[in-house]
Amino acid sequence: MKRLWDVVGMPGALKPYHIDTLKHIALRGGAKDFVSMSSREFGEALGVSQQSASQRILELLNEGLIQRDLATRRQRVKISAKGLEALQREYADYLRIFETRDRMAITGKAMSGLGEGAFYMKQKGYKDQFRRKLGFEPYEGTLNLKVSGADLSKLMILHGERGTPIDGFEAGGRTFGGAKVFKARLKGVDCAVILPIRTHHTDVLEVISKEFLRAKFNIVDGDAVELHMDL
Amino acid sequence: MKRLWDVVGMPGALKPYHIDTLKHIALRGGAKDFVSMSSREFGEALGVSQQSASQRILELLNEGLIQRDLATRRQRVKISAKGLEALQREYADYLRIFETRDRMAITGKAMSGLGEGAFYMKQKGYKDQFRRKLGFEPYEGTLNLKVSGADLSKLMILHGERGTPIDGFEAGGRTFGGAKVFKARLKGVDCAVILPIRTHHTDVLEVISKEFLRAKFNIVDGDAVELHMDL
DNA sequence: ATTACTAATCATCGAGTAG
DNA sequence: TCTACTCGATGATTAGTAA
Repeated sequence: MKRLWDVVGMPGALKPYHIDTLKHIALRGGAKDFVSMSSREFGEALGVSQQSASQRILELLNEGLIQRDLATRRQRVKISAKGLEALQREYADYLRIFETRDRMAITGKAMSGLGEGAFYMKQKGYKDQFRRKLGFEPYEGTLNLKVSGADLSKLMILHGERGTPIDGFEAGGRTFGGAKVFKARLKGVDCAVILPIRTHHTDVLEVISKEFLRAKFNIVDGDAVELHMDL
Repeated sequence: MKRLWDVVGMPGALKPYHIDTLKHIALRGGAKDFVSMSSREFGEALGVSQQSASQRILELLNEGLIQRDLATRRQRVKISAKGLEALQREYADYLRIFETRDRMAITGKAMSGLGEGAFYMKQKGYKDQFRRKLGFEPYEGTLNLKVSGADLSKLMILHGERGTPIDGFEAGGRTFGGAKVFKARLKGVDCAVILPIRTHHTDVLEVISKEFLRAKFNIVDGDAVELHMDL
């Protein structure tokens, strides 16, 4: 009989011991660079045999969670982007457990979008809901913040929170998906973060406000902007 | 053949899937209160069957990591002090991975010790090392800070860091154990945190400084004090 | 010294089912 | 319904060993 793990597939939900292995690699610095680790020594750190450590490395490789350099005698291992993402998800869980606050600060770098934000903001189906649920009608356009580093985990917390739901709708023959918003403040100005429900992995935060934030604060691409959100 | 896990014993180092189970309980609020969870529903959240979820609950119970109230139909579960400690250790690992800074702020409440601090500070074997390695000779007495909440994890990071080693020695027929110190600042004043190597679990931080900090800043028991440490 | 294969062992899992 | 038992199947770990 197949296990639920296999059946469900659970994208990104690795087995606990894989996460644990990944974590130990990260603790040795494997999140940033290749770190040299023999399977024996690594096994000791993990509390398993040399053979198991070797096997786990192979499994992580197959899952694409790490890269390996086996040119020299001692293998050198580095956590891949996918692996780092898995660790950040895990970290986000612990943040939710221990840093339970109703507010959260997150920092991102301003960046130009492709104008899709403005397109969506123009839709009546969204505008009405924003007015009703946020108490303001947003400026037509969004401020995109690119989040990186440890703050990515905070973004993942957001994905796990309920927020204020924005219903999807149909208009002009196409479907507009649901989303959730979180009230926030940017330099004291009321605004909101909007997250699509069908959440493709992204490291970009879309901020809406009734004011044209870029102009008001003279924000140019690359500027670091701090956002204070309500959960 | 016994597994390394069993042989080593690894106090507090639980199997990864136990930690994972504990984490899911915490995410449901089980860190603070009893939370009601059927084994079926919990199994779904974990990605395992009802039977496995039930079994895991039993295992956590046997390990003393959770408490359970089985009076009603649906069991109610709460994470024990031991379980919470395990989770905090895990959280501390992720903090070390993602919050890699060379400085760290930690907040504790001032509390009275039993005067042992002063006794140790009087020992020449320690005093000489402090003068040499910290650049100051400490005031005879320590400021004890009781750490709680999320900051406990930061304390665990300290335990994992190397710091500046202080060697143990013998004097007057008894043994004085080794320790490690971290340079720090308390309201701008240079000081240091001292951690015994043979580290009994504790939530108290001992701060030494060349000045009498309590008097200088008029610190009374219960005051919250913020400390900035170098790692 | 490495890494990793194979075979045997053991832990974990889910199905069936009892209480 | 619920929790939790037994047990056969599956998965993970180890020792031995090859390369």
